[in-house]
Amino acid sequence: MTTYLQVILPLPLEGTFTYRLPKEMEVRVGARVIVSFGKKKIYTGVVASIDQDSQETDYSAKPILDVLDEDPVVNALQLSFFQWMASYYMCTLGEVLNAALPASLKLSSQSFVAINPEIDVEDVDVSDREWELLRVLQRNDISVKEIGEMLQLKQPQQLLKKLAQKGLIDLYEKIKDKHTSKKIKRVRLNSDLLEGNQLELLLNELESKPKQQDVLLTYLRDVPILEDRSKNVDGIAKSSLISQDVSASSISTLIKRGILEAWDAPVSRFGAISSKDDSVVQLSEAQTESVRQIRTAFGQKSTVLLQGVTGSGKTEVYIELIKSTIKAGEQVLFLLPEIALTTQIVNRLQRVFGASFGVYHSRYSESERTEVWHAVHEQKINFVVGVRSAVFLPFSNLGLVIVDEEHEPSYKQFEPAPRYHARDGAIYLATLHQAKVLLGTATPALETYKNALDEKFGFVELTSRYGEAFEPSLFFANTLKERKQKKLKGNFSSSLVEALTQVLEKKEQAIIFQNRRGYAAYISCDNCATVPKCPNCAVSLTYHQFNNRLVCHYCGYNQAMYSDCLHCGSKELRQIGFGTEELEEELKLLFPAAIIQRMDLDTTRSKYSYHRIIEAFEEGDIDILVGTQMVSKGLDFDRVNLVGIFDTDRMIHFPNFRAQERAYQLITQVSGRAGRKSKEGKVIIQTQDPDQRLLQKIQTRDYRAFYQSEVLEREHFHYPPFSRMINITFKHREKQVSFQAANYYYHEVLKHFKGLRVIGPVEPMIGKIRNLYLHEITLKIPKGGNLTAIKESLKMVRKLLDAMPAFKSVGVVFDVDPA
DNA sequence: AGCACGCCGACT
DNA sequence: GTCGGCGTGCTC
Repeated sequence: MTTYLQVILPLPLEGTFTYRLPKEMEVRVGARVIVSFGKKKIYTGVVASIDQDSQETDYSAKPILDVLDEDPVVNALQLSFFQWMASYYMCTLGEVLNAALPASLKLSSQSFVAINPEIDVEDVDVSDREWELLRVLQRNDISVKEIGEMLQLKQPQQLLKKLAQKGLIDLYEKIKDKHTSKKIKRVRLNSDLLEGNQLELLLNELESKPKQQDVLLTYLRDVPILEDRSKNVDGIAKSSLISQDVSASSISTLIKRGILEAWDAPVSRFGAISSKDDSVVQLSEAQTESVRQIRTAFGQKSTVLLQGVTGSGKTEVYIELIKSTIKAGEQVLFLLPEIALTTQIVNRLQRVFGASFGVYHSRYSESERTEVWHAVHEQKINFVVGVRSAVFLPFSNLGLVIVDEEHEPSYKQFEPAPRYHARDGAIYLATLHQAKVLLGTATPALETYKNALDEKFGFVELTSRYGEAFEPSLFFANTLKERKQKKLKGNFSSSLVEALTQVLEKKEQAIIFQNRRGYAAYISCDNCATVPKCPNCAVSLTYHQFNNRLVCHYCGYNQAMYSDCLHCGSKELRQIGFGTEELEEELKLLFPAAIIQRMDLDTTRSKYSYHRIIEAFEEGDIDILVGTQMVSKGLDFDRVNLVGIFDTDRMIHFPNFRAQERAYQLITQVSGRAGRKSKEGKVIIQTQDPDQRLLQKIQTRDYRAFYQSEVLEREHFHYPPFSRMINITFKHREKQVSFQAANYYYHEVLKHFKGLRVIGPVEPMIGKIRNLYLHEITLKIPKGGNLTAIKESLKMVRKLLDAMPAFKSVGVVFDVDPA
């Protein structure tokens, strides 16, 4: 009688792996186990199922090495969720697991090298390089990976193997260290002093040492051990003992003398579950009505769309629903897009919910994420605010999921697999929990809006702006005309310059928006037109002024900027296209007295830089904020009365079927930053063609009109929401092979599904990334088509491809519901 | 993914 | 010859 476990490993491998449970061990489904995999590697896996005496197999199951959790970290609902995601998004369970678990929960081994201490380095017969390596190893052990980098070797394995055979070094596997919880120094009275009249004697003795006496008296005041001796056990945080009268050094003296004891106590970052002040939120009539309508809609529909114009106060509506869900004893997940806008909303929620909720965000450290995971698992917190990966948290009793800014493209993960959409994932997750989903946005995704109109989702509108908020007026600046009339100042239209001047005079603030997507500044030689390209990818290099380097945005390759053209030696190098950096420069020239700050990926790399910029802007220390998408949402600033929008046409004509939708959403969102507290709010949209239909609809804020025309296009061209799309990308070192593989696949798919719309193979806009040539085909699957069957066949065809000698090494990537 | 094996060109 | 690169197959 043997017990076998099906174990999911966090690797891009199909299926689960069977291990044997040693007699002396016990394990439950969902617990993590440590297993050996392959020749040497050690991984953390999660038990997917347990069966007694499984069938004979052609391999012998290895025993698991250890059980990490008595209490499973992954619950049954999560396992179903993972399964669903793997099958829906056509990836492996392992890839889902890998995305789901915070790094600290999936310890894996790293190969390390140690020197044999017995040998004399001076006295061995090895090559110079090996000798070098041994010298370094004398100091400390190094990981195999580091050795590869150090020696500039792509695979250091052989070299190391040889050295190991000679007995000079030892190879071993080391498990990366685990999560450490945040520690805090606490102090307490040495318990001996609690006996008899010791304390009295001590106080007398300290009469002559007032500083030390102060420490003790403060301690006795803050920790009333005289009334309750047991209070001494927990002591007090050292930091809260320090005050005007008590210095850190006098505390240290008492510690040295053995009067106080110090120790490191783990702290939880979460406070007690409590609603701080229920009275704070005063809902407007419209908001109260929305809450009522949402609750009614939840009676019939599990998903409800809340369309509220920017500034209508959706957050208050959310808060009301969160409160009642928590009160009912259920958990709440509040999803936000990946952008850093979290700060303002988190602050807002903190004012209402105190520290009783968790924040799950990529900017938070690994240990913070792990703590949220554990806290949710132990039900210490029942409310989490997080980005897309928060859908993986171990909820057991979800009552409500809120997806704020539901239309945001950053909810879709692109690299690596699983290429999932958090909104859609959340909707599935909610059905597992029989929970409700509220999708909130001013500009719904077309799919969502259609679902609402088709009554698959409930639909609630919140039309009036909240409180004293106003809507800004939108104006267009015709850059084509101005360019001809030579009225453009750099990239700025005269009306925008004028409006900026006025804003600065009135000591108000402005936001300049430049969507850099797909349009990065590059360098071109004025003499020979040479443009520096990435050696690995089919893209031009982008110039970054702050470090004076040319950077590839696809693979990270970078090189120093040069002053003479590499081709002809000319010094006439020109920057083509403009990003935020260039706009910032131009603004500085146009308005030398103004304080201008840029906010984009480059200026918000570090953890708090985003926060600092926002704070400075809030305080009025910045006059003009220039930024990318980052400035487009969630920021509520009272004194912003002008928003300038660049690159409008590029957004609209971007070659993607969602370009119009994105442009509508983005321009509307950015516009919403202007004039929240005054009638004067103004938005200036720079465009070459102010008469475009889309712009007219944006100007009149007629989402429905936009929807109605857009939806016709989508239907006509068989795009979502009228069909499901699956994108398949083929990668190979050789362009021909990549193309032929795509072509073969294309024909195979057509054989299986006659009449299915398959487009391709086409070379994507960026045809080469990291030295791999790309080709893609796109499937359009009509509504009602058997998705599961099609996906199965697609995987089958992939196996066919893999079996062809010519296409063995072609990479295949599936992207379901591509953005 | 990470590793071992086996094959190949290009160097002391 | 052998070092180091790369393709291929395998991992319970």
